[in-house]
Amino acid sequence: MELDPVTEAFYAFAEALASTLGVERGEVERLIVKPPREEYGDYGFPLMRYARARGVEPREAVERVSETLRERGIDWASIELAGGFANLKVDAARAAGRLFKLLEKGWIPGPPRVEEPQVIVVEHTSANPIHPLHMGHARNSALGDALSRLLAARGHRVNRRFYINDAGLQAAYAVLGFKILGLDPLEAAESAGVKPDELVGWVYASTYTAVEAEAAKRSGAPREKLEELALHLARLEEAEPVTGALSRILDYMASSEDPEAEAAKILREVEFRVEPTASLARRVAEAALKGIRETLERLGVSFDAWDWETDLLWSGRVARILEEARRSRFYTRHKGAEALDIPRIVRELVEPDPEARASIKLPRGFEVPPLILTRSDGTTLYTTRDLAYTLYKYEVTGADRVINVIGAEQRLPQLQLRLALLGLGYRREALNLIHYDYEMVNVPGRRMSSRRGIIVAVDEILDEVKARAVEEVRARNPGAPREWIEDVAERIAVGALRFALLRTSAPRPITFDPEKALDLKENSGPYLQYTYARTVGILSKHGPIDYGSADPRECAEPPRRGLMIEALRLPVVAARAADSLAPEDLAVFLLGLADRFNSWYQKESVIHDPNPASRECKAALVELTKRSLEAGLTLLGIPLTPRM
RNA sequence: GGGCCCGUAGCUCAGCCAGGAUAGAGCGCCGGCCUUCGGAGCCGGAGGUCCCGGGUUCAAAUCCCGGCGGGCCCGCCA
Repeated sequence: MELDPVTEAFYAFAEALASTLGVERGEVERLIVKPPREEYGDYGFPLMRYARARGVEPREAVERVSETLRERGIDWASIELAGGFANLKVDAARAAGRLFKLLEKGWIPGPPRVEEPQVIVVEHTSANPIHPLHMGHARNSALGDALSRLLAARGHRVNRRFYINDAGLQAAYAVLGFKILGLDPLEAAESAGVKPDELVGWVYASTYTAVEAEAAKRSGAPREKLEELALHLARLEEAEPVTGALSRILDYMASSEDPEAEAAKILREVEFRVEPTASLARRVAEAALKGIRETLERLGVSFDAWDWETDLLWSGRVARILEEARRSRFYTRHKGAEALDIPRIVRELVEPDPEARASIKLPRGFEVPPLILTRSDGTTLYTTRDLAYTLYKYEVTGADRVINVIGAEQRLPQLQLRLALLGLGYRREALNLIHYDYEMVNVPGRRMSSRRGIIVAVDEILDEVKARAVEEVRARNPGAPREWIEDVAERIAVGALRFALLRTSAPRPITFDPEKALDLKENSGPYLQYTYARTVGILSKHGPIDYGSADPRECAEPPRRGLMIEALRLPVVAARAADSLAPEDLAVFLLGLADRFNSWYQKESVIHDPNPASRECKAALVELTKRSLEAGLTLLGIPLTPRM
């Protein structure tokens, strides 16, 4: 990929510093910052930190770096020493000349490709196929998809996978419900006129709550507990998609010998593929998945593969890893159950291995508990199956790295998973497995509990934001066709949601206030979409840019220069966001770029400028901004619209 | 009880990992632009004990130790 002059200068600067100081290039690249004030330069490196330690005179280092740049033919950038920093300063006029040629050729900004591309699996979303996607999943999808896009743009071969957890206890409750009701999930959803994932979600919550209520009644639970459950059941009955469904489930539980054992029985039958339960389980998961896929499609999130947990069981892969575990020297019994001795793995394999210690962050003063492999009835646990799944992901893709986008609440099992892999001799797989964890999404005033059927659905939020966007778009485009308004409003809703979920770094919890998401103001996805639409509008009024008459020197004027340099930071920002798995860095950068463009545009007229030398130069800057925003937003999975 | 994560302006968040250049944005608030190359915009202003206390350092929002507050986890759930 061809580099713009600013990015080319950045990498040459980094390389020159690295060789001059004898520091690894990656380290230098990481430490280069945008100076706090524009006068200092366009990129700065804290030289004094190294100059002293390496015994290199700062002045001499700057001299050598400048020399290297000249040798490489980069005559549009210079280095200055100031405040202990080596600052790279781009000559805007010369850089603009080179930039115009690129723009004319149709060049699109983007992160430079890495020299050694990897095969990277990104497993994300992987929602239990028993209810619609909720806001937590939306964050997972937004992160997983943005990471995938960034890594792919960086030149890696990315494989996006959705893991269908259809063999767990939660899924068993949904299956149990459908078995009691004698309904085919998809047919029932269709005839009830509800989205299939909603129907499955209702059946799951009702069955789960009914079991709990019956068990509570029999065990003589306190009155408050019974009342609370009765309240939940009343609410579920009100939302009943199939008439009489709840009372049928309740009656069944009332006459069951042991309600709590019912789901366990289903679980067993699914795991060991006992018909007809196994087939019903598939149909339940497929129905839920149909709804989930629709939501994902709305969000613009796609996958390369959908992996069934039951396939891992039924193909014998889980049994195989279980056998390996049993033969392992770390095999043990924990409270009577089959387990892997994680504390011993830590002592024998992690502590003496510096690389493993660095890769696997162990909590201090806390012993990671043994990993239980099977229940006493012989069925496996989630992490046991995930062991098989992780190896499967490596095996079918030849992956160098596997990234699991999974909520922070699963840190402990994900840590156990990596340690277990290490114990079973899969060191490479363990050390290259990344748990990309993120905190929850809180919605004010709404407590979520999918077990009670109380969820804040992605569809619901999207519809809410879209309804508001429809009004806004209609008001601004009187007489526009209805379908066009709908389409634009949908893009705005998706953009608003995805941006809100990406701009905060993953380890911080998000409070998602639908009221504020509806407020399509600055610092939002729609603000970026609006700025993009603005560039498109200006350019279409201006017509084709005549690069021949544009004077590059006109781009050296302070406000124009700043905009140009800023827009040309995109490649480096995107590369860093990809390498450090931090899409929020790109999101924050795009806001700054939009601010800068809007601010500049307020001051200078583009199409009314009578002087072609400056007019075409300014039009080129609008074109550059448009392409940078387009590239950046696309990397984040935020849809664009030329008009809104 | 223990572990992990978070704590920066009234609110939402950058900066922290890899210590250094006057701590930054946006929202909200106050005052302007109101002759729209797209006002979902622009300009200006007020607003900060960087949770607290120690320590390391020439230099700490950033590193270390001890607290405080919030969230999550410590299940034969996931």
